[in-house]
Amino acid sequence: MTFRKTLKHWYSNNKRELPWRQTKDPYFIWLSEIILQQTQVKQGLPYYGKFVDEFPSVFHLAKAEESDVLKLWQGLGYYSRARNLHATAKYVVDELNGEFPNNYKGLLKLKGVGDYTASAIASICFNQASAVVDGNVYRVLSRYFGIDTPINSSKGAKEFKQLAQELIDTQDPATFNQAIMEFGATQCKPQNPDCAICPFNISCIAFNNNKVNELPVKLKALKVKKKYFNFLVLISSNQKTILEKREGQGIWQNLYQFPLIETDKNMSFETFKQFAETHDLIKNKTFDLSLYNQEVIVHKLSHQHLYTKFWIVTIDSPLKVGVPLSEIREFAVPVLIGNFIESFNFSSF
DNA sequence: AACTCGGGGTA
DNA sequence: TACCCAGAGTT
Repeated sequence: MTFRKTLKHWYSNNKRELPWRQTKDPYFIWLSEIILQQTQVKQGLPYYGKFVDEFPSVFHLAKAEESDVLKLWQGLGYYSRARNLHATAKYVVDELNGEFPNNYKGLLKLKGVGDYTASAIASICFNQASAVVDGNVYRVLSRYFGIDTPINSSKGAKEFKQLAQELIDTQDPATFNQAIMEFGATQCKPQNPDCAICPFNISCIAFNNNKVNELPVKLKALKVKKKYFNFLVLISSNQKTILEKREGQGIWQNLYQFPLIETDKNMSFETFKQFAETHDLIKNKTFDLSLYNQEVIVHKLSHQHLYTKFWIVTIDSPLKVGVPLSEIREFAVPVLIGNFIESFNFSSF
């Protein structure tokens, strides 16, 4: 049996029922694909439901404020996806009359849509035979064909894309693309794939050479940087605090946080107190300082570890500007901040 | 080609 | 710990 046929047969017997498999509407397929970039189905599923409910069409999404889109995206990570999602919705409505491009080349022009996502939408919605190559496809192909080219190299990207393109079922590219990803996600898993019951185990090169655990090959990443984050949680006599929008480059763009003092090493109570006395928001005011978390909180991102302290600064005077403590949950914040807000008892002030 | 961008899950 | 996830954009 051919690779194509075996795969198709496996898929018809093993595919999961997922909400975005009930439609070929490019809006819903696009939405699901953006959510699922570098995100497991289990994690993305509830977000897909929230977005479909809140924004049932591209017109609804285009009309929204970016802050509301980010709030709904809160916790999912890679927030540029949310910003690009919103920008693309506006573009599709304003420039394309609400109609998504109906081919790979046109889709590729959309912000946040790269080779993978353009291929996924083109095949699923428009029956175009453009092969998807995601993490699942790299794993399946590298094992089945015994290819040890690093998947995160430009050579590897080209090689695997070409191979997938040769294999794709041109009569039913939508099913082929989804099947190979589903197979990688639930059967040909990164760890402990159940090769004993795999329909490909007779011809799989990795299995027959006992190299399943060595493939795919991936060049190792650089080591993570350490950063020391000190958040200034101000609480005024009129129950307000300060939240700032993160602007410019870097993580968490356009999300909110407490005023941040970043240092190159751990900050002691005394050092922070001296610092606070000269801080624009506090100086010349009577304040009381306490450290919320006695143990430093380590928040781990892909390329950084954030060693975090939340400093509670209560001041006797009222604050004119700022956010009422009762409204603090309306802002889109990173998980690090969100966890603090959920655990800190603001209502006691 | 190298870097950056999150957060959750698994072994 | 280390690695992975229905990758994309920037430099």
